[in-house]
Amino acid sequence: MKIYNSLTKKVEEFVPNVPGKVNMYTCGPTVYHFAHIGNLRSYLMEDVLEKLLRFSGYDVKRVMNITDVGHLSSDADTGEDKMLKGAKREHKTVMEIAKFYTDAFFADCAKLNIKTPDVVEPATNCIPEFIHMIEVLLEKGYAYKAGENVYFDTSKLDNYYVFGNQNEEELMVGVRDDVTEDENKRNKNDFVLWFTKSKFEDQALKWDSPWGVGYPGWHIECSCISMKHLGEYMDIHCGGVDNMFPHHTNEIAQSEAFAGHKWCNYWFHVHHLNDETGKMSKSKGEFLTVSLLEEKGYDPLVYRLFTLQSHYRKPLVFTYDALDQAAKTYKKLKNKIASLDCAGDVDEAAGKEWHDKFAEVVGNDVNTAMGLTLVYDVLKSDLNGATKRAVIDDFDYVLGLKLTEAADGKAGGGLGAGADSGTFNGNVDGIDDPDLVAHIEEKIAERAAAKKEKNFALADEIRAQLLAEGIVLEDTREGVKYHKG
RNA sequence: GGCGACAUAGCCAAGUGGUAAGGCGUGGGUCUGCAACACCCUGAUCACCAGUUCAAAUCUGGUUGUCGCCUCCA
Repeated sequence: MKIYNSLTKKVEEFVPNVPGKVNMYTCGPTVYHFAHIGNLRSYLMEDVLEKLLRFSGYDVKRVMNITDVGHLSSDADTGEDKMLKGAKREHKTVMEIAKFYTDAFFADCAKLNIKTPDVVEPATNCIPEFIHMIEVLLEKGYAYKAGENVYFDTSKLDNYYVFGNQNEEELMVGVRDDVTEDENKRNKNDFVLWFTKSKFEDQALKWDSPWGVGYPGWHIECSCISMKHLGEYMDIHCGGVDNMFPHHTNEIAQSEAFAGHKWCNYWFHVHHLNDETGKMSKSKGEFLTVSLLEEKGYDPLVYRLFTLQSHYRKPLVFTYDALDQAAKTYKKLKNKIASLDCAGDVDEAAGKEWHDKFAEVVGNDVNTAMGLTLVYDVLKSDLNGATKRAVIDDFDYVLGLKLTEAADGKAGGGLGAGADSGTFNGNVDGIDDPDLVAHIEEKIAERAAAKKEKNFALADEIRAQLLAEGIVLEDTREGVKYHKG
């Protein structure tokens, strides 16, 4: 398996520290607001990466943090904690906000068929770990106290700018005008490990520490949480490109200063989802959430397909037009798979061949677009229906598009209805109200009679009538099908 | 100003030295009372310039454009 490594800027053969095992870490959300679909693009691609590794036979352990404290809009005194801001906005406590948006985040992930990582750890659970790491950094001389805060001293590092050949003089500090510099810092890029200065009278989250009552900085969280669960050697660290600097850069600085050796071998960065004006953000333009897409009638998995058609290292421009295309593709693909004649036995040997092919092709730096093409290749191959279905089902473990499930099986959970809906009467849209079904069947019968008498006006009228009730009729070779409009 | 990514048909895109995959749409057709579905057919010399090579979308150098980061951001 090959993967692009931001550290070396090259596609490299992936070699884990321990053969067969992968330690993976993902920077989780700051739970002060809903995630928009741009945020979710990262989690989506990371989900594919994780599943692809498992698909390829690796034993994966994946950890994600939840940032529920310490994420400031700036390190300076004017910086405000995002969580506090969110709480203030909604007149709730910080913990209430954190719980609400954490749940909302995972609900969105579930809709997009994103697997929850093996370990999910809120930052507020790990205060002792943060304190310990900061103590060690102070002992080793990588940190200093100034003002009433503890800072990391970036000048103690030989190579701070690991992701680029920048030098400090050329960097412009405070490019954004709402950023002001903290005068306690010895170097421009030093960052806070622990705050004790009570910036905010109403700071709800604070803990005792050797340096006084306060709270942790943002970057220390990821270093500690990952080490807590994955140890001092990590294989893959994921995140959005915009976190390369300063967040990931600072994580590496702290972690390697603490551990005294290289920490993480591969850095996987997902590029942005843009709208037509540029980067999508929570503070500008339409706030696109999964729920909003649902309200507009899109299956969230259509968005998943949309992102899989592209490559994770390419900026992707979101437009409703493009999403409509994806919706059509999705519908047609599922129809095609649903109409497969699955009689016969699965050809296991062929299945294995396709499995390996998929692992190789998609394993080339997570080439999801090519993975999708393989689905079409399988469909066009001369395998029997049962094998095609089995192979696609196998691929779908990684793609996560529920390709072989009956279309739109929203309630398909575990309510105990029979399996195989949609194979006989063409009712594939989860219309499960028996009265409604009876009503529709009756109308279809009436219309069939009208058609037989060549009374097309009446037939069309019946169809229009059902359409007004939100039911679309389609005459197919297999009989009349209906679904929600 | 510094650093980085990207640039293939109307759109999404594959392609990592040997004469441009796939999907959506468009147009034409088959089917059909009509519509929808399905099926068949239909399109680009790869931002530009120069170089390396028998051979380049693929390598090198340069130019242009778009986007991102430079302490809110996935």
